[in-house]
Amino acid sequence: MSRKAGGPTSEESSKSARTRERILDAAAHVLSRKGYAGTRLGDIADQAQLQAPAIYYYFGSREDLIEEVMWTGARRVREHVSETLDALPADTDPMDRICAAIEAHLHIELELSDFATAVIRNSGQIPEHLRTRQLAEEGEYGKLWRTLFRDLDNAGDLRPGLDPRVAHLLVLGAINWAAEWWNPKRDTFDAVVRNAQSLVRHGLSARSQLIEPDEQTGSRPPRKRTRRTP
Amino acid sequence: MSRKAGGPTSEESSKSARTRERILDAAAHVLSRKGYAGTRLGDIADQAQLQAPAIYYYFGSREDLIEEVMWTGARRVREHVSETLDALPADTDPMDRICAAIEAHLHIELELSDFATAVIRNSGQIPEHLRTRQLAEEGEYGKLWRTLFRDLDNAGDLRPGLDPRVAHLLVLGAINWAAEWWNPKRDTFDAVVRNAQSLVRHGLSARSQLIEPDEQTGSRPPRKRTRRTP
DNA sequence: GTCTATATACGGATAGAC
DNA sequence: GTCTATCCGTATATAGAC
Repeated sequence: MSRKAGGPTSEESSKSARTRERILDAAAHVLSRKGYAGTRLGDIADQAQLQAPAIYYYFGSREDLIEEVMWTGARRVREHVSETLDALPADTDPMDRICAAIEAHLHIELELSDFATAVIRNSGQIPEHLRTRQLAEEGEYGKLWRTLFRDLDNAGDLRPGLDPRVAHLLVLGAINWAAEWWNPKRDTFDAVVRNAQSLVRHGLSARSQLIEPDEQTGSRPPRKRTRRTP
Repeated sequence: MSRKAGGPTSEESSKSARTRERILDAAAHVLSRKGYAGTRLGDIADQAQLQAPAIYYYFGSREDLIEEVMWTGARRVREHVSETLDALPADTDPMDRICAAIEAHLHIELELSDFATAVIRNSGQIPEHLRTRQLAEEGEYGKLWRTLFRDLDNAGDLRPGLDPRVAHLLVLGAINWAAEWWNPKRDTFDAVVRNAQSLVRHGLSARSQLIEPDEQTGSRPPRKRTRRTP
């Protein structure tokens, strides 16, 4: 709505640019915890260790600041996952690429960035006019995932009966939701990644056929399973 | 924080009780779309077709009203899924019970209730003191799912390598997140249910082994993989 | 660049008429 | 039971000192 403030916008790291970063980080932190309407400039200022009016030297308005958090969050997720995929050997098979994307997405979501969780938790509540740049990023990110699933399908390894679009949204949901429950004191990050990959790999693959036990062959002892230690 | 207003609280459907329901429904509607901090009594009043101060005849405060929405949402989800499971034949196998729970959860989340989405979207942003009753309900609901997974495990049908707790949270995430993207104009409700059930069934089952293609047996035509378009 | 002081708007809550 | 009028706390944003 309002115009950019006169403050520096470039990406060099002058003192001024670093203060701007501090404010942006603080805004992502507060936004991810309090939600859009609950995000107060006062809380952001506390987190960034300055007074609220100082924010206006760097951002034109509260809305401008929040808009930039959402866009930055969407962009960083896409870039991180995209770069991870680009770094894979050229002959990596489609399912392994999907598993790599799952790990990369979880990594930036759970370990790297308040920006990612700010986006995940607030996309549904933020006014449309603040989401233009974010939506463009998410469109690109959606393309990336559609390509991963299309490649799996083209390789003949997407199980018949699964719709690529719906399946991709369910998978993304499973990992996005991890931000709501993951507690590093209960589960290691690696445990979450391994479970998600295992679930998805077997859930999607056309090679994952359910073996009918037909008659009780008795070949499998009914195990009493002990708790896994991660 | 504040006490209940003197208004009727029982579940009979006098005119008064129905007005109270209308306000509660309106609050769930607004809460699920605007978020906790963004939920205005004025918006709730508009939705319920009365003026804001009238709300205070039925609820002691904005917080009391929101607390009841969250509790009601959590309770309805648990009751709906629980009743669905109870109605299954006693010999239904564990995986089929999980699939039935998935359908029931999706059903109340996507088709029946703003209360469910209000809970899903706001649990992370609402102050703790408004969540006591909701958390108790969710504890019970968690037990229900843990039982489903434990039964699957005890039947020897939870694939080794999956942690029952993590797997159950990933599954619940996949279906909770559907509220963020499902559009009845794009996908039928049944399509979402079928994809989710298929993904989970193959993703969890110990009987779902990946068949290694080792050598190209020629049984599957090697479909051409198209290059990604940026 | 960052602060204190303050103008202005908005939303929850209450008083009291009907 | 539901309304109109209003009080009051809080939040964004601006003015202007340093």
